[in-house]
Parts: sequence; C-alpha cells; structure tokens
Amino acid sequence: MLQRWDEIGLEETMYKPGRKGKKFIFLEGPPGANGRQHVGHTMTRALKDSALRYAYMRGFDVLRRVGGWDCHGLPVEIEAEKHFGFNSKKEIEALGVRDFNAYCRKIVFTYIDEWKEVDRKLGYWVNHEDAYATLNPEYMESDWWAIKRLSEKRLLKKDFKIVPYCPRCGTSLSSHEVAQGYDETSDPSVFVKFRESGSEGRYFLVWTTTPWTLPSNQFLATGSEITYVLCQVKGEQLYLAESLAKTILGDEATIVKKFKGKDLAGLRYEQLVPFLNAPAGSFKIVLGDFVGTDEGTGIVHIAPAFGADDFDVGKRESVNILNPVDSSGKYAEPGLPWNGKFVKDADPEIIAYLKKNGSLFKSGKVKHTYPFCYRCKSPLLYYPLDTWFILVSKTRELLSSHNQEINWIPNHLKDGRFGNFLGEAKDWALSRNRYWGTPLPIWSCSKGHYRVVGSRKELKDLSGTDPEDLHRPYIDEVHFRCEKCGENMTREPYTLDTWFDAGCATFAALHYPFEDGFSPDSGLPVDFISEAIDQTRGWFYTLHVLGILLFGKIAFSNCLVNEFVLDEKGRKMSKSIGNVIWAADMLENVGADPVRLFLLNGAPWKPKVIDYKAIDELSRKTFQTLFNVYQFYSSNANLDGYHHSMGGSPENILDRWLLSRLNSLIRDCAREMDLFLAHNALSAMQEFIEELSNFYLRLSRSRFWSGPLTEEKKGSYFALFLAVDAIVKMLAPLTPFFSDYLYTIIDGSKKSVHLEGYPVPDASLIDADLEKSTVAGIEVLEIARRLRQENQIKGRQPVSEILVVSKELLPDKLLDSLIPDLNAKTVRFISTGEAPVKRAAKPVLEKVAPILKSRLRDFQEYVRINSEGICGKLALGESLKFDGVTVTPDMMQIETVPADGYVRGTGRFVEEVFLNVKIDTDLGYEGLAREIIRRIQVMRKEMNLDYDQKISTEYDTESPEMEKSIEKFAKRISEETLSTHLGRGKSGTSRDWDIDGIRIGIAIEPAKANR
RNA sequence: GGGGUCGUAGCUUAGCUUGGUUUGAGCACCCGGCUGAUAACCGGGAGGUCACCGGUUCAAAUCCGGUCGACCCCA
Repeated sequence: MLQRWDEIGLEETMYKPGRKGKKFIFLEGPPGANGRQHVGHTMTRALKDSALRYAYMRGFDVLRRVGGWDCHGLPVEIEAEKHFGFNSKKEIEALGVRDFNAYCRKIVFTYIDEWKEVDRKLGYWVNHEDAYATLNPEYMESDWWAIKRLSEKRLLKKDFKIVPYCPRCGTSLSSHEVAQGYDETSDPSVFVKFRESGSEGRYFLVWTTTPWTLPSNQFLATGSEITYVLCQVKGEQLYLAESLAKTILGDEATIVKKFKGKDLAGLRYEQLVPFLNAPAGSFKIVLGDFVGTDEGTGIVHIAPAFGADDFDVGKRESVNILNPVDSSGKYAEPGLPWNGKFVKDADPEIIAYLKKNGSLFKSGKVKHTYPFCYRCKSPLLYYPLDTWFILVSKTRELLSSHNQEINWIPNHLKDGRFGNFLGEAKDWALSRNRYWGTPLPIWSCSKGHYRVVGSRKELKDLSGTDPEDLHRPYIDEVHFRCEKCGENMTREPYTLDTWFDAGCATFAALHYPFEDGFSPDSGLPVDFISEAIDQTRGWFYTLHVLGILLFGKIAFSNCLVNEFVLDEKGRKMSKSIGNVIWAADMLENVGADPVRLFLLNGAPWKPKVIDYKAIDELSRKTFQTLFNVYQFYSSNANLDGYHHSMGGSPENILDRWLLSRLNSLIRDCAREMDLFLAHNALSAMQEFIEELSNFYLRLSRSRFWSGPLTEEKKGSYFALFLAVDAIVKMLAPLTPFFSDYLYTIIDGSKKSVHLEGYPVPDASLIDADLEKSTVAGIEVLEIARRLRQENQIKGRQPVSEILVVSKELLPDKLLDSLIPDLNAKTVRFISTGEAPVKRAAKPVLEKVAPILKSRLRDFQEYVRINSEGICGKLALGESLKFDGVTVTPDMMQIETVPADGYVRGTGRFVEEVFLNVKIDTDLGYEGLAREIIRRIQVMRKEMNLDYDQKISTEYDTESPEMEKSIEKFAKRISEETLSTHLGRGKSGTSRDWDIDGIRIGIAIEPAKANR
C-alpha cells in the first residue's frame, strides 16, 4: 500500500496547500528524536492523523501539516553526559562546551530515521521534509524575538529567588519541569527542641523532614491565631500547637499554659546547630500565614536559603541569609563538621549530632511525595539563585479569561486541571545554567545594565559579528559596548528553558517575524493540536502563555487530550520497569491499522491498557466482516454481470432500510468527527457493519442468489455497493491502509480513497420510522429463533404460524422480507386480545404456604388441573375451598399462558411473539426436503463445484417419508441445488446421511451438459 | 493538605448531561445449534449489593452530601 501511495504521489498531493476550502491549521507538538517512539506517542499520532485526514476529506485546506522536533534541553545533555561518563558540570567545562554541544547536536536526531519510518508505516501523514526543528538558527532567532518582545512589555525580570534546583545538573527548573518529577520517597522525620533564650528547660518543639537545613535555621514561625500550649513532659517544658499536643506527646503531658501564636512572636531562642555565625536579627519567633497544624508541631523551622516561604521571612526581617551549601548541593563551610558532604547524605550524621546534644525529641522516617529532577532523578533542593523570570503570575486573569475561548476535549480540563493551573500560575523561571539550549539573548555589563537582543541583525549591528551557529560557546564570544556606560557587555551565561522553545512553535517554526508565512492575524489560533495529558502543564501551557503574552490571542482553538497508554498489566510504561512498548515493535507485530483501530477505540481521555486479544478481535470484527460483505457483493455481482457503474434504483424495503440506515450513519459520523470524537464515529460504524452483515446480508442473501439480473436486483446491488463504498470512505481517516486497499479493489480505476471527499448524508433517504420498525423486526427474528431453539424446532423446519403482539407495526414489505428467515407459513400482527392465550390461576406461594403447609403440592396440582374453573371463581371474587381450607382471592393470581400448541417469547420493542409448534405432516415433509437440500449443498461444496455448476443427483433410501418428501418437493430441490436430474440411484460421488434417524444415500455428479 | 478524573459481570465497557420498565453490550467460560459468510454465525446459561453510607424524590446507576479506593496534578 505504501509503495502504491509513493507511486501515485499521494503524499505530495495531500501536503500541497492552496485548496479552495476553508483553512484548517494544524500544529505538531514536537517530540524529541533522541529517544524512540513508543505506543503513547503512537496514540497521539493516530488521533492527530485521523483528524487531519478527516479535515482533508471534508475539503479543508489543511495547513502546517509538517512535523517538528524538540532538540534542546536536559534530556539531550544527560544523554551526552552518559556518553562521556560525566557526572558534573565541571567535567563538561573541562571538556569544553564546544565539544560537548557538538556531541549533543550529533545525538539529537539519533532516532529520527526510526521516527520517520514508524510514522510512515503508521500512515501518519505529516510532512517530515519540511519539519521544523528547535535547533535551527531561524527558530532560535524567533525565540530571541519573543524574549525581546517580552522584555519590551516589561514581563521579563531577573530576580534572586528560591527556585527548584537540581544539584546534579546544576540548574534551576521551571514549575512544569518540577511537575514531571514528583515521586514517593522516604525522608527523615525529626522533632527537635529549640531552647528558649534565658530559660531553663523550656523548648520550642519543631518538626522537619530536612535535617540538613537545620544549621541554616534563622527563625521559627507560628501561626498568629493558632493556639499553642506549653506542656510539662518529664523534666522539660515544650511549646507546640494545642491540637497536636496529644498525638505527639501522649497523655502524660500536662498543660502549663496556653498562648495564641501572636503572643509567642518576638521570643528568642538559642541556635540549634551552632557552627555558623548567626547574622544579626536571627533566632526569634516570627509569624507566618503559611503555618498550619495538619502536620508537624505548629511551629515551623525557617531556613531562608532553602524555601520560598522561608526566604520571604528572611527578606521581611531583613537579615543576611545563611547559605552554607554550594551549587553542587554540598556543604561548603569549613566551620561545619559535615563540610564537603552532599546535604542529603549528611542527614543521618546531623540527626546523630542532635541526639548527642540532647536536642532531638524523636526521629523516624516519613513517606511523602517529593520532587526529583525529571531527567536525572536527583532530589531537588529549593535554592536561592539569580534567575530570569517571565512575570506570568500577574497575567493570571488574562490567561484564564482567554482560556474560555478554547475548546478542550475532554471539556473538564478547561476549568479543571488546566484552568486551575492558570489560576495559580507562577512566574516562569526561564533561565538554565546549562549548555545545550537556545542561549538567553541578554547581555550585561559590570555596572548592571542589560541589553536584550531580538535578532541576528541587531546583534551584528551592536557587535559587528554574526555567528553562524547561535549556540554556546560561539555566542558567548560575542561582546559589545554598553550604550549606557561604555563598559564591555557579556552575555548572561544562561540557556532557555526548552519549554520556551516549544511554546514558541506557533510562530518560530515559520521564522516569524523575519520571514513571511506566519502572521498573528491569520495564523492564530491554530485550529487543532492534540497531545497527551502530561502536556497540560507542558506544551499546552507554554503555548497558551506565549500566545497571550506576545499576541494577545489564544494559540490554539481546539485541543484534544489523550490519556496514557498502559502496558498489558495496566502499569505506566517506564524505562526502569522495562515495560515500554515501542511503536516499531507493535507495528511489526500487529500491523498499522489494527494498532490504529485499537488506539482509536474508546474515549481517548481514558487510560488505554494494551490488550493484544482485543486488538485481534477488533480488527476481525471490523475488517474481516466488512471484507466478507464486500466479497459477497463482488462475487455475486460478477456472476450477474453487474457493475456499480450501472447504478440502480433501490426499491426493496431492505435496500431502502439499508440506505436510510447508511445515511443516518453518515450524518452521525460527520457530526462526531466534527467534534473530534472519532471514537464515537468508530463505534457507530462498527455497529453498522455488524447489522449490515448479520441482518441485511443474512436476509438478502437469497435475493442475490436467485434469478436473473432484474431491475430490483440492480437496485439491491447498488444499495449494497453504496453502503460498502461509504463505509470505506468513513473508515479512511481512521484506518487508511485497509480502507484504501478495499477501495481500490472495489474500483480499480480509482487512485486512492484518500483523495475522495467524505460521504455526504442524503436526508431524503432517511426514514426514521422504517429504521425503528426494523429494530422491532430484528427482535422478532431473534425471539423466533430462540423459541425454535427452546422447543427443538430447527430453523429449516417450516412452522405454520407466528403471531406478534406489538405497538410497533411492521410495514408489510418488511414483514415479507423477514418471512423466509422466520420460515413460517403465516406471520401476523395481532392485538393483545387476539393472542392465543388462556388464563391460568396460580397460588401466591408466600401467602398460601403457611395455611396449607404439607398439602401445598396437592393444592398446586389441583389448581393446575382446574385452572379454568378457578379463574372463573376468582374473577367473581369468590374464595376457594380446598381440603377444608379456605383460600381467598388475594392468595391467588391469574396469569396468561400460551394456549395449547403455542409458545411465547417477549422482547423490548415488541411485546409478545407466539410460535405455533404443531408440525403437521406436510410441514414435516417440507422440513425434510430442506434437510436434503442442505446435504446436497454440503456435498457440492466438498467437491469444490462452482456456484453455477449444474449437477445430476440420485438418492437411495428405505424410508417412505423421505421418498414422499422428495417426490413432493422435487422441483424445489432441483432448483436450489441446480440439479438437472433427480432420481433414485447411486451414480456419482455418494455419501450416506442420517437425518434425524432416517438413512438416505445421496450421490451427485456434475451434469454432462452444464450451463 | 488542595484540585481533577474515575469506580457498573472475571476482563473491556454503554447508559449518567435531561431521574422513570428487568443496568445494555462485547470478550472469556459452560451448554446447545447452524453450516453456500466457515479463522464466520445463532440460541441459551452462569456471572451485577451499578464501590460504600446517607439525603432529595412517588421513583436514583443517574441529582446532592459524605466515606473508601484507584489514577493523575498541585503544595
């Protein structure tokens, strides 16, 4: 198929913009090509592709149908560090940024060939030739433009702040990066005692999970309105929150005194770990609104260097900050006994120290979630750093109000997860102290003046140089004079958060504003993006923020979000468990369309557990069944010399039903696809295929087999053709390979289904009443089959009569169509009053049993035999006498039961169906004849005779019934088995049969004069 | 601690917006049937406290409140 597509140049045709239709702008969320594609990626791609193909079929001018690659950032750097065997930034710098980045550049596209190949096999139709890549100088220049623009809007700021920081990578992380790395971990949980200054044995009890921050303690905080108590425990007095006292201290403690938090403020205490020189103003109790009493002691340890709240306290109290930790996360103060140790590793020693000095109240372990570096898994520290920020927090309202314009699928994301995130948006820490990324285009001089550079031309004008490669280290070598003071300016040594790259994709991929091809007026918002749920805080967020801040417009108007694909056991896929299912393997094993079908089946926003059995079954049900229908059509049409170009006007009621049903389906599918709900369209199609095969075809089979090509038959062929043709087109966006395969064999003159338009529903063919009564008709068939089965009447055995009680009346013609399958001489709709029922009295057991006790069985028998008479009595409200016991009417109930010779079934759409089970001799003969026909057909098949091969048939039996039956139905048998001769004898391939205990030998051979 | 999604048969699920027969399917299982669609089809069976508790209501899987559990996000 792929080969054929190449030959006809299908891709080029589809990529080519400039169609007449309305624009439909897409944007690819750039994956990183330094890792392989797994089925999670495949899921998103299947969704995106289906939407794009559908848009194309609907005549849209599908724009920006190109790939994209995310190239920068920690993932790549870590890969490179592994390669070099590095574990710190020092080693990178020793090697040289030039070589390090050269290697990064080399590995960015390690797996790009596999990605392209997988996409090709998957049928993911975006153009990889014109893909954008965030490492292109053009892309990076647009990044620069954006930075400059933000700075002009005064949304860019450098600030000394506590930021989440990875000590191993030596860089800060943004909130969306931190969000990716939360994990359950076990940390020390210690309660320590801070001695109140000048007191004997009075302590503030404090809880922390980071003992390593205790040497940097500068304050303790209480909540202003929280009630605290001073408790006597053994020889000591401890301050803590009243509500926590019992759980922490137990029942032995006695309360000495109560305070409000604000009463404690101002008290002083002694340094707990007295190695660092305390800055003036430290060691006092302060108030903090962040203090809670859900955990800990209600008194919070404050180390201004290592927490955002802590930092604010330090600032408020204007003290110098105690920070004994260097940028690699190790103590770097000779005065500390733990100097040189990584802080987390020092925890046990610090705890031991506290114990030795009697400051430890108790210690243990606590399990909680803690942020880790999302790439290298090191625990993050909150660390004071100079960082460049985008001031997102003050634009919260703007971001939220524009969010209302976005169509989120599923909708709950709008005001749920995404909306919440916007509502609490933090300033975006933009700068990274790293190497492989878009360099921050800001230069500074020693006097503290800054210059933001927004283009290569601007840089050239300033410095006279225009480096070909904008990456480090080349860009670092560019200097120029400060306009304000004439000092030499040097670039701020940061790279950009790689999410900033991604967030610029709307315009940077088209090198805005340096080239034409994008304009915020016509290019925003893009019509459709779709990624997995993790991008809520990632790409969706950065796209949205930058769209609003730079252009005042939303970046995308429809966002389809899918959940993760889980492994066979329902676990998240992860490299560490080793359960990742790679797209390439999956495609190899099960094929593209089955994979797509599986991924598109069911709501995309529910997690999908890989299930190979389900994949198999789905494809069989969908592809196999549809293919069988097609084969039936084509082989019979062939025999009849029919071709769909001959057209036809469908008249038969089943054909009219089929077209009605088909057009309803087209209408429904288009509606769902318009809403990006491909899974709803898919399930509607599956249902249709099922009905097409098991209802329409089952009942229509004989119409197609028998007789010459009449006008009516032409109409039937045409209806069936239209159905197959339309369903194939509707499946095309979802399962492009199977669809095109089938489409091109249906009509060899067609190039590809992917160049066709989406079917358009013809409302005039929709007959809702007919569809409704057909549903009832189908139910009658089902009930009749069930009744036959229950009463051991074979489907082949004709019955005399079937009666239906139903509010839903079937048109006569529909009924006629059902009759062959019902195999009844008469089928009638009757009113409830005409139903062949008789009344039957029945005791209400729970009322009668207590009175009759052991005579109950006899009573039941009595009622059964005298049912008619008892009913009469009950109808008059008279009581019964049985064996001296009086049974009142309320102990009895009257039911209806089928009259003798009938059985009854009930349904949901029709009320009752009665089947006459009496088989008289004529019916019996006819049944036998049909048995014989079937045997002959089996033999024809075993002999591999052509469908239209005429035969000569002889039989031999001792049974008079059989004989009679054959005599009586000779004509029918001959016709249906294409026998030109039917008589006694044994010539030909013969076989002995046993039909319900009656022996018959049948012999057939091809007729001499065939055709 | 806060927020989001969810909980229906062994598994996958429909129904929930807008309350109204007996919660409907498919897979798997068991039994039976069919055999010119045959790696298909048909019938039947078993399997559900619709997570739990409470409220509203004539009536709750559905609406409301709470609890428990799962997953995700945030702190």
